[in-house]
Amino acid sequence: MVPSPKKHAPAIRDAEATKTRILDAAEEEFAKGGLLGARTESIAAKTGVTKSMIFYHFGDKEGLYSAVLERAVSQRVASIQKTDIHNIDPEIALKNFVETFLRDLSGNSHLPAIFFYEGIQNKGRFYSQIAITSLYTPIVDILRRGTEAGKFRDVDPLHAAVNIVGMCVFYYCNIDNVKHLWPAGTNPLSDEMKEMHRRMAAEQTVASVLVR
Amino acid sequence: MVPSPKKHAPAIRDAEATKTRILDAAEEEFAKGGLLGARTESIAAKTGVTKSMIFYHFGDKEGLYSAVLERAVSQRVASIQKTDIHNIDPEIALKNFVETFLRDLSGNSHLPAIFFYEGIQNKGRFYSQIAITSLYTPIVDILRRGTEAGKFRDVDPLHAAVNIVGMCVFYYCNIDNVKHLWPAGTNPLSDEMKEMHRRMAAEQTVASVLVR
DNA sequence: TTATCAACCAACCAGTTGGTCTGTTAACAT
DNA sequence: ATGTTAACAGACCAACTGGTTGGTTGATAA
Repeated sequence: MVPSPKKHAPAIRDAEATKTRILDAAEEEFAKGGLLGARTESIAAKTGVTKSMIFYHFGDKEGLYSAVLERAVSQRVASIQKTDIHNIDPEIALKNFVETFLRDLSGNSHLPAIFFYEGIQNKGRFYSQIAITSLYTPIVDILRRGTEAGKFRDVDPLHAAVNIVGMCVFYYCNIDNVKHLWPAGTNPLSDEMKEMHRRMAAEQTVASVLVR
Repeated sequence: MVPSPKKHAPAIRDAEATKTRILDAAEEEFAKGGLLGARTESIAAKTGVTKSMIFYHFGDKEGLYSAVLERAVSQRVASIQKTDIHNIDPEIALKNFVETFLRDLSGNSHLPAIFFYEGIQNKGRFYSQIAITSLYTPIVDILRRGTEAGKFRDVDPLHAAVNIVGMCVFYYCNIDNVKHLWPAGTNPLSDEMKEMHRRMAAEQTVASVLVR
């Protein structure tokens, strides 16, 4: 194939690098206020380039927003595809899925808020129907397998999947609501707390559907 | 310059009724966009009175927002106080709590979104520390009782409580995200679906902490 | 009847915000 | 070198939004 002219981060004018920096800043901003609450000026301020660059590279605010959403969804899909959830015991599969999920969130805790905002502010019109269902069907499949194998109770797999996701992400969506439950000075996003939450969520998730 | 005399709809003058109507409209609007995303004009439009009335009765946007939050919290607190969760079997108590909680949400599904917004947009500065913890401590207490009685596993009661609330409210916060999981035409807020969710959430909640 | 005031409205204002326009310069091909 | 173009900056604008002002009117008391 044609050898692409590779440029090595000249740092001064690098469209791809600039776009990535804008995307990163936008992700943070959209996670805080959604499409409605985010300020293009504020996003630009975090990147070091001017506001004009947002419109130059992404057209308009919604274009940037769509790009952020798309990247977020594909990151999740990629992680799911790498997770070992097939052809193994459903209980192990469910545990694997949840723990991988929460380890991902531990590294980027913006995603739950972004998805929440998209649903409640925009009624989900900015991502395709396929995108959102693809985030749930793996769990649904595991639950179906487990029920059929007699290892899980006869739960409704759709409702159960939604509830499980809720149990996993609520902590990250409501940090400032629930932080006062712990002693003052506790950092809810410290490694210890995140690990504790991951352990609890995984344990409760499995227990919530397992036969007794 | 004298403005021309105007005639308008024969409005009945009832300050309390007007305030309530503004509060109701505001609750809906704040649930959709939070303090940041809500538009005073939009709130006014829903009430039938002009925008000025918001500022006349509530001072400013934040005053109205505080009033909405306060009403929401006290509604929840009142409902919790009426729920039978003391001096009975912890498993029954937990089931009672969750089912009452979800029956309340079934009647007013705005609350989870409002609380979410308050946490993520305002870092919870608009309600007192007491207010928010009072919504969680009942569950925490039930979990502690159950663990001590040997009926529940040795779960961390704080994390478990947060996860349980998450499992209960996620559905209502993400209707437009998860609705595509069900066949087209399914109404996620129909009585049947809400009842199904309530049954599943209550069952999973109890199972998530019960000894096996 | 009439005086008073709380409850209301329409018009307006100033600050904010998404988006545009014009110009500039780094990078690269020739 | 030099022309071309993609990648930027900065000034500007029109629309929107929270909030104000001045005027109007229904209810209530005397």
